[in-house]
Amino acid sequence: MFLEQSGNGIGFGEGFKSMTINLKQLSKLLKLSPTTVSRALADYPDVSAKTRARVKQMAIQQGYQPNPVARRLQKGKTETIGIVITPEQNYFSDTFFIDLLSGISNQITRAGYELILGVASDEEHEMQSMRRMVEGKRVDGMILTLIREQDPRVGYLLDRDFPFVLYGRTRETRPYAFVDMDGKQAFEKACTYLAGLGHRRIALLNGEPGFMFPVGCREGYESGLFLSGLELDPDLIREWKHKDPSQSSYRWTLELFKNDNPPTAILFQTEAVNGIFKGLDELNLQPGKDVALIGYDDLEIARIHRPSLSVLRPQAREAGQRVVNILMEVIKGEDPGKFQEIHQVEMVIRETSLPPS
Amino acid sequence: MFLEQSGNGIGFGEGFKSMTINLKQLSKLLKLSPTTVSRALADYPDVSAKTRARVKQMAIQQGYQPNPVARRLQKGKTETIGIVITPEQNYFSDTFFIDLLSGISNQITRAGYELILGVASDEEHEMQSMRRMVEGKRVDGMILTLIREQDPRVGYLLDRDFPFVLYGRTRETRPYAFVDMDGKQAFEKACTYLAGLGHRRIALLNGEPGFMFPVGCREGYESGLFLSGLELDPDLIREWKHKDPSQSSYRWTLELFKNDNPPTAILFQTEAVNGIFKGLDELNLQPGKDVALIGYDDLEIARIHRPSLSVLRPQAREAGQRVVNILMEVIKGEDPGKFQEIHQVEMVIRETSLPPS
DNA sequence: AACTTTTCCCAAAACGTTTTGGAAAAAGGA
DNA sequence: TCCTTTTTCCAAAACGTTTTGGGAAAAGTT
Repeated sequence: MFLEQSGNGIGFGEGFKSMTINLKQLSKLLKLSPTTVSRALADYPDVSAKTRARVKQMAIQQGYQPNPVARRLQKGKTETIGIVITPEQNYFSDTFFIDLLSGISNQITRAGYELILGVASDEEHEMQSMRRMVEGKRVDGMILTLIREQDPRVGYLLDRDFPFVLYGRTRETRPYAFVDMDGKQAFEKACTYLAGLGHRRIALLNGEPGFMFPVGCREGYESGLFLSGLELDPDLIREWKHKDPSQSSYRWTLELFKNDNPPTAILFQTEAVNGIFKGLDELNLQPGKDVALIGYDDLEIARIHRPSLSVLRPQAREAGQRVVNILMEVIKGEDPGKFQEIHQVEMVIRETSLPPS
Repeated sequence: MFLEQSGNGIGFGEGFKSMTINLKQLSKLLKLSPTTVSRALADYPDVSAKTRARVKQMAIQQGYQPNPVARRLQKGKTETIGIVITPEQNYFSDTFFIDLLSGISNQITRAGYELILGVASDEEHEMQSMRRMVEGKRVDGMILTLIREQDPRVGYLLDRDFPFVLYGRTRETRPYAFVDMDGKQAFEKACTYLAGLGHRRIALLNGEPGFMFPVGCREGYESGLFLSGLELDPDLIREWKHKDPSQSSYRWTLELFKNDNPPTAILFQTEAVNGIFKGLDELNLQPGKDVALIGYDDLEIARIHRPSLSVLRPQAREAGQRVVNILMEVIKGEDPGKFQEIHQVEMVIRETSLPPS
């Protein structure tokens, strides 16, 4: 018994394409209209339970998957989210950024969407890459990371009312959606903890200005000092360079200890830890023993180093998932101002946060 | 003077969508058919130079960009390339992987294509994510990285004749396209260089088996020893663990020096350098002075460490660009077997490659 | 002038879905 | 039995391009 194949039937030897079946072919196989098959698969109530079951079974058997491009055209959506990263982002080195991305990617896939990635070499290309996505109708929404204090991307997207969510925050008065880590609370917690151990000279080796994340860290540091009744000493605050985290933090570490009254503890982003270790080593100071250390971000080096590094640990994966869930709501038309989440950061006490010796 | 707006003309106050113009509207503005406009923009010869110019000017003025989704449907292409990464990939930490990705992304953009990214937590999800892209008709081609010796992804794609390019190689007899770094030649070069300085006991701290890249490193190491007239001593070969590069390399470093006749030089992947430094420090051996070191990959730590680390430096960005160019050819229908590139790796001599003391 | 060729344009079809707006058949109500 | 409601299906339109297959006008050729 032969099955007659129409012109666009399932041919032979046409390579990859021949393995795929489309809606028309499937409906022909079922002796139903494409309409009904489409509606059956989408669980519309106006198709009987019996045919719905029959359709679904056949769809599975034939390995039918609706062509996403055709669906997007009809639906007027790209079902796609964009993100642009820059090499600078490697200050997220190690597991942190990949965890964030992992949460983002998984949630996007779960929604049946796609994540498209741009890699920009600098700030200008970053904007350019985003504009291509937005103005080229290539995405329904954008995710922004590594936010600057003055971030032109945010204004651009707000101006054209395009859906987006920030991982982080910026200085912008109009409402927008974001997920951020509570860097302030984290550094406050770490600072009061160290003060509680008896430390009186606590230094801050912060990320460089321009980006938003060091702002919260500094606020938390100052608030922590205040809560512990400690004076703020500007000599104990230094900023490492983005382009060169290890080298700059190494130099600033040496600098910090030229002080007549040097610190007994340092707060910093874990990114800068190599430079700090190097500096302390050169000064013959033992990390954890002579100087207490707490880093922000639980990178691999923090766990494997001896002594292991006490850290503040943001939950990157969860944050990534939230970013996507929120973006989906914003795309649906929800008010972005409703979605402003600040996530708590856990403190992990390991071996470098002892009382002063 | 008013411009009459048809039903699908450019409306007001409809949010983002209103800022965009489509082919039909543009053709109406020009008093031409959509056909002619489309062909004018695509530089078909059957439209006069004069109207072509007129169309192009108006297109620019109106900021017209063809809707990519509609074009993809008509062309039967997704204009999209897929890549799936895993957290394990952070062994590429630092600049290396982002450089590769940067080369890939830029070249894809230049071709007017899109890069879609999947992040998989393990080997199973990696396959799953790729199948979604391939069988779901979401991409025209795949890029594979972090290749294993036996890599099911390659067989899968070959079986269904789906276009792909590897960054790396695998054990597979059927022809396929790849771009790989000449790890063998690199390690051979480093090994003979050290031997030329007088080193007679050269150790190899290699990546763990299963992945393909340590294979070439080992071959180059053995070949380098042979060319230098040195005996291969299995006691001088160790393998660090992927999941835990620093910790495992730290332990193996200590192990290497329990030898009656310890090494005076070590070859390794720079990824493992932290563990090695830690181990040498514990043994009171000075890197570069007591033990010569050459790492594979020029990570930031290699440049900033004092003494700075001599390295083998692969050109990641260029490789990424080549991967994309080749993939485009394969998508066009070219024979993948024609595209098998092995790129040379540069050796950068810094401070850790001195003669034995 | 009559024919052929070239130039320039366009209507219609196609890509593979989903949505719209019914319509036929079955079931329910009097 | 006749009318109304519900159930179940489907033809046609639409999404925004590009490609197909001409066709009319202009330019050459004899």
